[in-house]
Amino acid sequence: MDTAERLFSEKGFAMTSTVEIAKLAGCNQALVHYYFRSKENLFQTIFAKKIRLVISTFLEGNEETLTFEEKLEKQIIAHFEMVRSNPRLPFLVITELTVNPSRLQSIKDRIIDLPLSFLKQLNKELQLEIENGRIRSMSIYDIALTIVSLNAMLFLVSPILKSITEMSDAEFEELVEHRKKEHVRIILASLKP
Amino acid sequence: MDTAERLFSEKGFAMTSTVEIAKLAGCNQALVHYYFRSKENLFQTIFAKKIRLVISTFLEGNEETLTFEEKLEKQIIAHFEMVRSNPRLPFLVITELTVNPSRLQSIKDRIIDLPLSFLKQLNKELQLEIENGRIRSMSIYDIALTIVSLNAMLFLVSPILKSITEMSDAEFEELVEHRKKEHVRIILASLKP
DNA sequence: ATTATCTATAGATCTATAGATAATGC
DNA sequence: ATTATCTATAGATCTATAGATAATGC
Repeated sequence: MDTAERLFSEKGFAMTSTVEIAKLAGCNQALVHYYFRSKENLFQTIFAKKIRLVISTFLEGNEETLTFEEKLEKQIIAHFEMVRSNPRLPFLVITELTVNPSRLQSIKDRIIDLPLSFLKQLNKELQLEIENGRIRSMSIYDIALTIVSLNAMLFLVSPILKSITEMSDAEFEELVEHRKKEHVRIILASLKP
Repeated sequence: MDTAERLFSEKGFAMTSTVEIAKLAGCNQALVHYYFRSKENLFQTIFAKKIRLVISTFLEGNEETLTFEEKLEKQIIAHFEMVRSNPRLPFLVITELTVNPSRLQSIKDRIIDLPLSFLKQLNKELQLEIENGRIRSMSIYDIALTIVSLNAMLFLVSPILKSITEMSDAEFEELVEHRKKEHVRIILASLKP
């Protein structure tokens, strides 16, 4: 499963063969089918696990004593760190859900409710801030889209970025740290009325 | 070529077969190879054309009478509209350059100089603004990454977004218009010292 | 005469399964 | 007795090419 996850994430579903998975996992190609019945089933298993991981990191850490902006900053950083420790995840999600939208259906039905009600709750708090004139008029969905865009895209383009700039791993880590602060800054600044 | 471009953009290189391209283009599969020698060559031809398009839109429109912020706003909108009229382009670029980094090499050698020197020129203007205290300390590469992240990601997630929210095309167009203004707002707000 | 299009097919995958053999657990 | 692993292979692609035939341009 680890090997499959890596290969699917690196090269996508279609470009990865069960032959290759088996070879890198150090076993026979038939074994992959013995445990997972089909390549599609193996993929779905890995994918569902990953999606659950994404959702869970999004939901934790709701100390009530924090202001809206403090909460938001925590969420931005939590999401950033989640993507950082799963840097191939955005690629996997985007490519496979775009190419095969039917995969979305099974996820949608079961998993989407939780984060959606969480966003609704956050949106209530946001609208209160707006009424009190502390934040300009906007929706929590705008903020969520901005967070995901900035965080996910950094790791989506990172292979290309590394290749173009020929930066070292240390330099890339520095960039990542810098962008983390930058993303928080950008989003918090965008709230001002 | 139009058919191939559409299929490659929708399903990626690996998931698209020359059989399918031929069928949808209304010709024989052998013809695809008669004109393009190989599937890889067909892909590269399409890809190079697309990359040239991206670069060209980025470079035009440099009226000297504008302030830095006005120029920036123009660039954000120009990039946004380019992606909007090529909504599958981010997907194509990300997937194919990530999966097959060797493709990047040929582009890198020839095409990257132009936009890079353009960014350097813009960066000079930016540093002047920073020295005068009108903008907080930052690099043009930060701004460029933010612009590309916001604009490209909107269209990268749009198939998923449409499917989850079940919004109509008209509603999606409304969202796109809204986000365009939002992206300009977010980036300009992030400049403030 | 050259260019475009077709049919047919070689050769290389790739997924999935059948069936034999080895390893493990009770 | 059950579970894990292997070899071998069927059947379905898919890319690329060879070679025949049709269409076009001079």
